[in-house]
Amino acid sequence: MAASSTIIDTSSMQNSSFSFPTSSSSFMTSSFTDLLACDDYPTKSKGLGDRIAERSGCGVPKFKSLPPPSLPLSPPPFSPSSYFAIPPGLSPTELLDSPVLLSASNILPSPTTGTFPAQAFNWKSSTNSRHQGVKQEDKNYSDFSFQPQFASVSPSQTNPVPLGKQSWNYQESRKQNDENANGTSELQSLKNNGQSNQYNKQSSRSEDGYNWRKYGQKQVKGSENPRSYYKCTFPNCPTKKKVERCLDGQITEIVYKGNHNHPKPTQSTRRSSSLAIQPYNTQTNEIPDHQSTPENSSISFGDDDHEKSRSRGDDFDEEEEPDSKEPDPKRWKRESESEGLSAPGSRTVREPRVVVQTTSDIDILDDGYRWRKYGQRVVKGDPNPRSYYKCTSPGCPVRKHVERASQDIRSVITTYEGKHNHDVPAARGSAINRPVAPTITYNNAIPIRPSVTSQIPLPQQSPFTLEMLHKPSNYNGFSGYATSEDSYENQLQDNNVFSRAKDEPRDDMFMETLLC
DNA sequence: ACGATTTGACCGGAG
DNA sequence: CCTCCGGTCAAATCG
Repeated sequence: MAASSTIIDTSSMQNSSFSFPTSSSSFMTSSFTDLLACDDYPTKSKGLGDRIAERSGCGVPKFKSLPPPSLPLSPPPFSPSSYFAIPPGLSPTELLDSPVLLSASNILPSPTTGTFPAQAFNWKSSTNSRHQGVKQEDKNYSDFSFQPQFASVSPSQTNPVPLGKQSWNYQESRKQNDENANGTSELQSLKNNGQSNQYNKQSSRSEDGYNWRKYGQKQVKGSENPRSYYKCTFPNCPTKKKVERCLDGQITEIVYKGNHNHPKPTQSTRRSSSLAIQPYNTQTNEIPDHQSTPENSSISFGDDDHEKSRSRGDDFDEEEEPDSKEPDPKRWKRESESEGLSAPGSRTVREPRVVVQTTSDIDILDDGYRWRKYGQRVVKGDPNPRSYYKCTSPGCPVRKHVERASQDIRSVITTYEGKHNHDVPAARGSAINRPVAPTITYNNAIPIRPSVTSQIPLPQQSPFTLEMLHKPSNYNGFSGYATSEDSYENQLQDNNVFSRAKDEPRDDMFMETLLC
């Protein structure tokens, strides 16, 4: 996994927008929400989720995305330095001086969403160098925020996915309402926003932009929630996901396995124009300039021919699953939990995947909503700091916190609490509103009720170290891009304690409840 | 008629 | 070797 994955600090994303000076420097984004938008989400409740579940009777929706282990690159030992790559055209020095931290791979389509980086890329270091008891490395990657985005997303588009597929995704997800029961309201809202129905004909595509076929469902022990199994319908694509949902239809957890070996299907009914044609050279990792442009974000990958020509399914399958035909069921879980930590020799050679994986991480992190960080702290039992965010929409009670997955240091777990009482905000990067590269990419609304947990694999490789970015001096340098909220956030982090948001008197209470 | 979903049976790794 | 259980298969069913 070449990528640089990181924990995306949504608040920072939102507030601090940073764009690369060069047009090609746009980085995209994709979304955590995208994932959420997927039809399914698993249900394992853990930690807070468990507590919530206990209280509510319904498992707290969690969104766990474990983007596939399919990265070919051999993951170096867990090191911060391996998490980031310097984006093309950007020197390490620049990175240090700016809030940008990227990997060429970031420009590639997201593994899970298939979205391409757009123009802007936001990131912010939310790290608190003062965290005690936290390993430096852990801090580095866990605190680092990275937020790519699509530059030209229309205001009406709430989904951060690449242009042209956003509305589609929502439409689709609605179609699969049975899977996304919990996303009904948001989806409806989107629909009301005037999203066209032009994509209705496409079936089985979930909000994550990919088409999935359900191939099984079963009741897993220890959970009342049924688990559904899905496979990407793209030929030879090894990607699978499993989703758990409450009895009432609320998705409680979703776990992805495997990387898509193809671009995300375009939402456009017109197959063709595609970026798919040459998204990137997987062998060289070259990234076409056009891909990083907003215009390209609308490019579709639907062309079958392209898909076929591009399809590396076999290769991926083989790498991913020795027994390509059908991965070991149990392996799925094992890989999810440890993938990336060990680098199978067979995976050390394929860089292309790395790219994909990287974007995927981003996807998962971006849920499409706007968040303000209001606290951070190290929770007992977990050396990694947990970031707490609150939805910035007035009156919206939704909060979330992000923490590193204990079972996979490369992953982060985002737990949501509450239900958004509003639609997913329009993509910030909307070209209309912001000629300049947008800072944030919004994904589909998360129809989550209680909470959603997402586990995102952290980047395994990169020429860059987060540590560099974490240095106060570096961070300050970035501050120039940051907004007032960012400053606030910084303050919170500096204090390494939960701070109450200026306008959020209840945060303390919330935190107390959460932490006690 | 066709594609997607459902669902009970089966497979196979783990203990 | 047996049992458990997660994951997958595939026929039946649905839309």
